[in-house]
Amino acid sequence: MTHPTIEDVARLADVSIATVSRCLHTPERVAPPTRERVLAAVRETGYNLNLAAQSLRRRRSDTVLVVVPDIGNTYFSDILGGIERVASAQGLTMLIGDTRRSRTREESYVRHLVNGRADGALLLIDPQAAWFEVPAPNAKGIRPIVTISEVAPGFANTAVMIDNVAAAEAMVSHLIAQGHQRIAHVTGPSNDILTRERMRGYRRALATAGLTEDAGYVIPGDYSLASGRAAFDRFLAMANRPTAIFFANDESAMGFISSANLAGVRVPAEVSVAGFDDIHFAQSCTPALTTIRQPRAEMGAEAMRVLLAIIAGEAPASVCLPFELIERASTAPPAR
Amino acid sequence: MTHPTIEDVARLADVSIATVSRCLHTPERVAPPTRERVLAAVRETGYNLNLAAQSLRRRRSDTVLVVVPDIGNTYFSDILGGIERVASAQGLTMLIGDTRRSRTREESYVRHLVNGRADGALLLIDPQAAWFEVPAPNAKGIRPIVTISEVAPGFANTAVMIDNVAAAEAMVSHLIAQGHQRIAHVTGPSNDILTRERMRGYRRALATAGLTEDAGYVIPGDYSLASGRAAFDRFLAMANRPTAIFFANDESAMGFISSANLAGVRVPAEVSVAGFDDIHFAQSCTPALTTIRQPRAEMGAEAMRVLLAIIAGEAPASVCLPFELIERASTAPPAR
DNA sequence: TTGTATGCGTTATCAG
DNA sequence: CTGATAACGCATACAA
Repeated sequence: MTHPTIEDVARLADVSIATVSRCLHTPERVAPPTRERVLAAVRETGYNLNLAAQSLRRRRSDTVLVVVPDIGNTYFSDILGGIERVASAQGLTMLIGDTRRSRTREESYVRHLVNGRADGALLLIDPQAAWFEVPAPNAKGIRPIVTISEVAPGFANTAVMIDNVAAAEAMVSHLIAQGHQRIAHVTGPSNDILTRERMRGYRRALATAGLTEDAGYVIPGDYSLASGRAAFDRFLAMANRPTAIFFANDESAMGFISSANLAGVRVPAEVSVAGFDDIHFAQSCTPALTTIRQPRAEMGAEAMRVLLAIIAGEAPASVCLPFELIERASTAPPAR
Repeated sequence: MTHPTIEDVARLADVSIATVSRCLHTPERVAPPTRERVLAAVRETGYNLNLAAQSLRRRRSDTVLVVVPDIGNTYFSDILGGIERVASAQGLTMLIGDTRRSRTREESYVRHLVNGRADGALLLIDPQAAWFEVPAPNAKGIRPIVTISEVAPGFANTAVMIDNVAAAEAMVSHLIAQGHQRIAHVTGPSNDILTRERMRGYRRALATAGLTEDAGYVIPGDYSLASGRAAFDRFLAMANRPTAIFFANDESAMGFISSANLAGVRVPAEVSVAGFDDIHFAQSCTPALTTIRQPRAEMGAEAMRVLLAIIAGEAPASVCLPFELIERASTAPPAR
């Protein structure tokens, strides 16, 4: 038999389908002898629950939708790991949507949620589609959404994140404390929320220290290795070079360092470099990268917990996780 | 209304549910005026198809299950990107299972397949669970499985991969051609198929060149940065140091290079280093890493295509994709 | 403790 | 071109 159903099992065990169902879900409510018989029939037929039918009947899918902008990016996949951990511990499966930064594709995932394919969603993107255009978020019947890291202010009612402004400020303040006076910043892509927050932190640190932001010291980037390399070219061409550069993420910082090494510009002797994220390879570049560690797996896990809580009926609440400044070899007091 | 069904739409448009369904799937078979009316009703009610019901009725889920050992690993997530691309182009969604190398968790994903949650599976793991214990693979009603890269011989009937033996052999032969005579190899984890294949390629290249494998030149590793670092310590302690080392993957090679840089051992002047995979950061380490490029995204995409073909009724067939030797700065002829 | 019967929301068959 | 209606496989309220 290709696809035994609950009925086949019932027939074989000579019970009703109700009893079979009970054996599977509430075995304690069925008499041991019957139970044995049913279980044997299950084994013999090779029966498997049809999840579509179950989902239809139960009106829930035991699935969580996770939407990422780029699954190939280790920053996101680390978060996914954390999500998966707690999701699977709760018997939920994770449905991943990769938008590749296209709004159209994002919209197709909105449908998944609303189509009942998932019981809730975790967003690792800055929402462009109409995720929240639902009456009374988290009201009865509405599937809850939690955003991670990329929070458009006032958009998400529930989010888990770190304080990006404070983290950037901490890093730049640290550089200042080391004695740096001329500190540049390579940003993320211009439409990114995190870009804005980290830049704000950078400026706040400068302001607090009474430093002025030199012209040309805010260099546009896009988080990529290539943009870090481009930043190095800008750096080389500068008349009044900064003694330290704070990058909006590790990857671009690593691109810069790679170019610097190639060109014989010594880091940190000639220029200190700081990143943001503490990705896996930040520890293995030469010199090892000073950066801000985001607890990515924990952010994913926590977001999943929050989502579960909301599904269970609790009130939505945002949570802010601590970051950590990791000092490695790429930063040092400026030469004088 | 929290959850309008097809019936609500039908009532509003004053047609039967059959007509509504037709409007959604075969609009050309319904008279334009009726169609307009129905579509308007759909918009007004905010109707969304219930995928569980559809899946139950159609007996397919339009979902593909992808099983990975570690979603946080960029090697795998790059493949996922390729899969996602063609899957979504075909209207399939991707359900990701992360086994974290636990057999128990792997088994739970087998159930997904067999439970009808997915129409087929793509395996990025070396299968431990009973994936293939199904009568007549790919027979009618059996959900097809395609493995990527990690093929246990005789296990998979369908796989997409590169020729790991040939690739490893090519790399080691290249080192030999550069003039290296003493070449070590840092392996992957011992139970890994790829470990065995790459080691075989290493040995074959040595044999072809008439070189003997020096004692202690096969150093056990596990693909991690840490194991690369450990390999560096082994290297330092050697009386008769190799002039080149071929690593079973990039990450461990990068761990070695990182330690070497720290210790002041110059790469490639004192020792050439070659990796395998060409991960994203292989280009940005110092020196940039010579390696074998696997077309990861393309492997994922191709596997998805193969799976689709099988689902469509074609005969299963394995495909072997080309690799490429990428020469960068971490290898050079030995000093003499 | 077990069985009966209904409905979950769709699709598809078959008449009209 | 449109409408009834019968499954799809399961869970559960209600009866026995």
